[in-house]
Amino acid sequence: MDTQADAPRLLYLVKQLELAVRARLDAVLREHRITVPQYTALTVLERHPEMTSAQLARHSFVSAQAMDGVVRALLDAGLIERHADPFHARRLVISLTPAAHVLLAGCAPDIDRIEAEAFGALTVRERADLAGWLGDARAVLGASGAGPAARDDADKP
Amino acid sequence: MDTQADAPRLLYLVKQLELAVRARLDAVLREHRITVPQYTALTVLERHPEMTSAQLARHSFVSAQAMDGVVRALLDAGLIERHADPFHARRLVISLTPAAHVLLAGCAPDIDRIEAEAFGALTVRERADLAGWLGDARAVLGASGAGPAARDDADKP
DNA sequence: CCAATATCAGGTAGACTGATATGT
DNA sequence: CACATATCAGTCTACCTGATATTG
Repeated sequence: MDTQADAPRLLYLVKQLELAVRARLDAVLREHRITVPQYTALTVLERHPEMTSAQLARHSFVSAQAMDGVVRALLDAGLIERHADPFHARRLVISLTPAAHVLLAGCAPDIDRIEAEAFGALTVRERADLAGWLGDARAVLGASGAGPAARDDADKP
Repeated sequence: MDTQADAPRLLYLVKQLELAVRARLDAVLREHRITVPQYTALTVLERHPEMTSAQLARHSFVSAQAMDGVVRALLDAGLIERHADPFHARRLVISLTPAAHVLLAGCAPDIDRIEAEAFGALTVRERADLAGWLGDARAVLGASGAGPAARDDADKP
């Protein structure tokens, strides 16, 4: 009797899906000795090579210090390497190591299985629509939105 | 030149959107003196009243201990109350306080603004499709999937 | 005795602000 | 000197596992 009574917000649904995805990802990635934020950083670097830690931080909307912790863990695990930008000594450009590519390839089947489970009922067209909407939403929120350091400090004179 | 070269996984897009949403939510909710997990728990309780902490934990795919921390914070903040289930003394049923309803109402405009920004370009029909797919994905992952305690302990005899 | 609930204790990861050093 | 980058330090929240009491 309460069908379509009041629809939940889309943001609520996004959050709820993320909770489920995170739990699944967490369980799978634990076997590969890596955390979700660490894996996420690797996938970003895979799609956007040659980023610095600061760029990675902005891309993920977290502080430079927060990303530094993730980067350090990946460095210690031998999954990334850094080399100074010859044109800008202060920049330490990150690249994935062969071990990271091996790990990503090893995770792929597990990730694909979760994705198939989550969106297997959708048609190719529907998946394309979904991908477009999700990508657009992330782009618009990232464009006008702000990270943690974007405080206009209107309360601290 | 790289248009549609290789499409990112849907799970990647979900994660990326969540990063952006979390940053926005975090900024907004900080002004209301509440964290994202705490707010999420309140919205779940708003839609599903009379839950216990353990039920809330399963609903969010986290351990009972993790949810206990969130519940305790909400209790200390006076946003929830607990009373023993008369039929089951061990169960402490949670209910939102008037303060919580005030807070949720106060947050609503900010949340709506973020949602409008993220999905404002979509038609009513598209939003309904999106909501359906997100909800279905969360349902299927939650059904067969498992929380943190669902380890078949095949490695610890 | 077993299952579920609530909680205590300890540990780790990731996030924040603040402060610093360095290089453009 | 302003600005971006990297990083040190401290703190907080949110997770986890393990261990306990209590109740059905």
